[in-house]
Amino acid sequence: MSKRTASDPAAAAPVGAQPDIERQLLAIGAAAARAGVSERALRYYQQLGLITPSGRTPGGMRRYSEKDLERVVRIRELQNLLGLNLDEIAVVLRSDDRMAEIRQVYRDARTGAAERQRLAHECLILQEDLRATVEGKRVALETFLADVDTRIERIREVLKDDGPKKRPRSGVGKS
Amino acid sequence: MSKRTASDPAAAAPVGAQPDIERQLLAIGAAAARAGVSERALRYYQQLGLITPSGRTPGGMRRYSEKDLERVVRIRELQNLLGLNLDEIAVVLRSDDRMAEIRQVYRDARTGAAERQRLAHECLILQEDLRATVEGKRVALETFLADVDTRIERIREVLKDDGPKKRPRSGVGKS
DNA sequence: TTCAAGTCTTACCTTGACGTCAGGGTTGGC
DNA sequence: GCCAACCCTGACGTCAAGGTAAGACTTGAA
Repeated sequence: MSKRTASDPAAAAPVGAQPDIERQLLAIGAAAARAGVSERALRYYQQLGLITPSGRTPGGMRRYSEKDLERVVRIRELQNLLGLNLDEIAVVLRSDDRMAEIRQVYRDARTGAAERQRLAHECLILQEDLRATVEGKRVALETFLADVDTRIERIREVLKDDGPKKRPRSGVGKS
Repeated sequence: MSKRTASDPAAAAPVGAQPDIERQLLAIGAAAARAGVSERALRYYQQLGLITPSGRTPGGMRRYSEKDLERVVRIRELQNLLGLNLDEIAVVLRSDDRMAEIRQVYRDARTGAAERQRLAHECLILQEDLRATVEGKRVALETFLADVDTRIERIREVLKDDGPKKRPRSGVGKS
C-alpha cells in the first residue's frame, strides 16, 4: 500500500474559518477516555460496523473525530436508555446515516420539489419509527414510576397523621 | 421419603370464602407460561434466591402461587424497564420483602407508636431510593424523546411549507 | 537514532442469563 | 397398576459484549 507523508492538507489553513477537517483527531486512547468507553469497545463497535474512525495515520493507527465520538455516545445512550442490543443499534444508526444522506441530497440545488417531498417523507417515517419505540418505553417507565409514587404517598400519609398524636389506621398496613 | 396421597387439604372447602391457601398453586410449566418466562428462568431465579416457590408436592415438584408470579413479573419489569441485572434486582426485591415484613409488624397491635414511626420511615427511605433510580432513567429518556420530537417537528415543517407551492429553505438541510 | 508510550491485530477468556440434554422420579387419569 | 405427560437435578452449551494478553509495529520527543 502506497502512502503519503500525511498532514499535507490543511498545512497552512486560515485559522478562524471552517475548523478544517483532519485536525483535532484523537488517538484511540484519548477517544475512549473522552467517550467514556474502553478502547476494546471502540474496536468492537468498529468490527460490527457501528463506527468507522474518520482517519488512520499512515502507520495504520485509528484517529477519531468529534463526530465519531458523538456516535459512540449515541450508541451508549441507545444501550443504556433503551436497552437495545448492538444489532438493533446498528439499525438505528443506519437510519441516522440515511437521514444525513438525505440532507445532502436535499441541500443540493438540483433536487426537484417532488423529490424533496419524497425524501422528507422518508425521514419522517424513520424518525417516527424510532419515536414509537422510545415512547413505548417511556409509558412503561412512567407507569412504573407512578406505582412507586403511590407507595411513597401512602407511607407519607401514615407518617403524617401518625406523627402528631393520632393512632395508625391504615397506610402501611395495606398491600 | 414418606408421602401422603396429596390433595387432602381443601378437599371440600366452602366455595366462596377465603380461597384457602394451598389451592390454586401452579406447576412450573403453567407458571412459566403465565408469567411469560421459561421454566429454566424460574429455576434460575430460584437458584439466585430471587424467588422461592410457595410450595412443593410431597414428591418435590415446585408449586407457584399467584404471588410468586407477581414477583416474577416484577423481575422482568426491573430487567426490561430499568435494565437492572439480577444482582441489582435482588437488592430491590429484598427491599420489597423488607417492606412486607414491616407491614406485618406495623399491623401488630403491640407495636408502639415510636416503633411504627421508625418503620414507616425506613419504608420511605427504601422506596425513595428506588424512586431516584427510576426518575433518573425517566429524565434521560424524556430528554432523548424530546430530541427525537424536535427532529420530527423540523421535518414536518419542511413537508408543510414545501408541499403547497413555496420552495424549500431550511429544515431538513440542517444538522 | 533511540526509546518509552501508545497502538495494531489475533486469539483466547469471562460473565450474565439463560438453553438444552440426559437420566431418572412424580402425577393423575383410566 | 399403568402409562403418558410433566418435573427433578445436574451438567454442559451458547450468545452478546466486551476483557485480557501476546507479540509486533508506530509515533514523537529527546
